[in-house]
Amino acid sequence: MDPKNFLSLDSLLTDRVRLAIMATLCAAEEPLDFASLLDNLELSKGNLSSHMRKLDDAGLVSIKKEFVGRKPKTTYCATEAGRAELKRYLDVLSNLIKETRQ
Amino acid sequence: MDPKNFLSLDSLLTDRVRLAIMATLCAAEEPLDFASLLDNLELSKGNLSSHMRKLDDAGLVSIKKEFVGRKPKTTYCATEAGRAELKRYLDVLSNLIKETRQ
DNA sequence: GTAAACTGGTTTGCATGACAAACTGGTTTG
DNA sequence: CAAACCAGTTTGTCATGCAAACCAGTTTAC
Repeated sequence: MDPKNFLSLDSLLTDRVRLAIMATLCAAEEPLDFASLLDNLELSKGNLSSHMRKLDDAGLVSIKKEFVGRKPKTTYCATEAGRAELKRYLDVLSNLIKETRQ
Repeated sequence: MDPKNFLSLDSLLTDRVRLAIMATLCAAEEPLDFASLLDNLELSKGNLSSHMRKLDDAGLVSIKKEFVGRKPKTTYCATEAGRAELKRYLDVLSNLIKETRQ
């Protein structure tokens, strides 16, 4: 693969924070809540919140909001589209790495 | 590797354009001039120019300026530090991919 | 010989986006 | 009931990517 093809790749996952979030969510196999993501990844709350919003808008994650006891709780889960997009992105990266390394 | 470690990675190469530039330069094994990079990667001149400046400031590429005939010519070459940085970056990515895929 | 188009870039200004600080809305603790 | 805390969201700021405009010169056309 030519680096040019890599450049033409348009994905939300080109941001490293979002890539890490999706990697974490997909690896987990179970939904993760805000607090878990927060301390797995050590982000600020605002930062995490806005990335999750973008991933949600793009359909890469689903968000469930509920109350546990009296407290609000938000849980995130990678959608099928999200898993597919992560795979696609990692495939492209793998190719770039392979070609670059030869 | 934990995605958190990936997040802590601080590199100029987290930008995909610069990653493509370094991949191209390192793959080439010979210095490339501005025009070559320009049409290998299909960037605008301004965009390429500013990325090259950053890579130069960081010591990842060296820049040679000369006149060929009557025309100015700028040639770029990956430095040892640049090659090392590309390797480091790709290693980290490989790890992330491996762990994420298992 | 001079105007127009091209080469080889650099500088600029703008728009997007990441990020943390500040805020909201509610709950638990003292 | 006030202070501290929890779970996020909204906001403002700052950085960065990017292309348009520019600069300095060269070649081509008339």
